[in-house]
Amino acid sequence: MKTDVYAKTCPSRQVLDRIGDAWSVLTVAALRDGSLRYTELAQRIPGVSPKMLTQTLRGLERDGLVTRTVHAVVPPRVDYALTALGRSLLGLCEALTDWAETHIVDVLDARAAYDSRS
Amino acid sequence: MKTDVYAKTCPSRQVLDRIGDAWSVLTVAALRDGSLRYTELAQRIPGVSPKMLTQTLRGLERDGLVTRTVHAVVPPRVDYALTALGRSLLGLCEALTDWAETHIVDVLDARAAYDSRS
DNA sequence: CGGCATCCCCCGGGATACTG
DNA sequence: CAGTATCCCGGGGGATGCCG
Repeated sequence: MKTDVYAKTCPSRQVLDRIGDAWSVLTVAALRDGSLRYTELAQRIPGVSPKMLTQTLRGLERDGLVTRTVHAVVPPRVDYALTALGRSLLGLCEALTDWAETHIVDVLDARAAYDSRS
Repeated sequence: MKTDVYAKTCPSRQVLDRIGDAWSVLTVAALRDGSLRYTELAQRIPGVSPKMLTQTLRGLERDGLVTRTVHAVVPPRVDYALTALGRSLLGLCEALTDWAETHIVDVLDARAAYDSRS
């Protein structure tokens, strides 16, 4: 049972598959201040490979979270920007990072305590 | 460069590793109404294997999000419950599911449009 | 009941090289 | 510049079996 029926029908699960992807979140966060080109995105998301960046952008585009605008010029220019839907998700991403900044210390403390205990 | 320095030092990334895990979110959500036993959790999270449930619970315990209480009785009884930290994360999980329920239709529409186009 | 250990398979995703 | 194509490896995670 690799693809559980319940998991697929659960809306939260659908979103988790998107939100859960770190690259997606980082990409959405990178577009918070406006549209960016492919290369600009690559620079703002350290560690991402071209493959994953493209793959992530396609997924976000497919889900209606970002727009992909191709300019017919040489050299080629492609701009990526958040849609209204993407911006609503951006709020969640910020809530996530807020929680992180607020509680990461507690988590790290808990980890240290747990590791030293066992 | 398998373990990128920037990624590891970024707090949001630390949290994403936890939040990003679907099993973690589902587990936290399952504990929203109070403590549950191992088997009860397994029942409330369809599709999760014993291995992943244990692994997830250990991770959540290590991060100080859940408590693990062993009762010295036969048959053995182990209760899991959210900590204060875990409950603060629960708020985020609910925000996630709220977003999901609100916008999943838009996402599915966008997907259908994208797929029929290409 | 509540695990841990082991085996094993699959694929996510990094590295590299090439193209319109 | 903005990708695609190919190769390849590590580990995530399911299935199974054994313990306290």
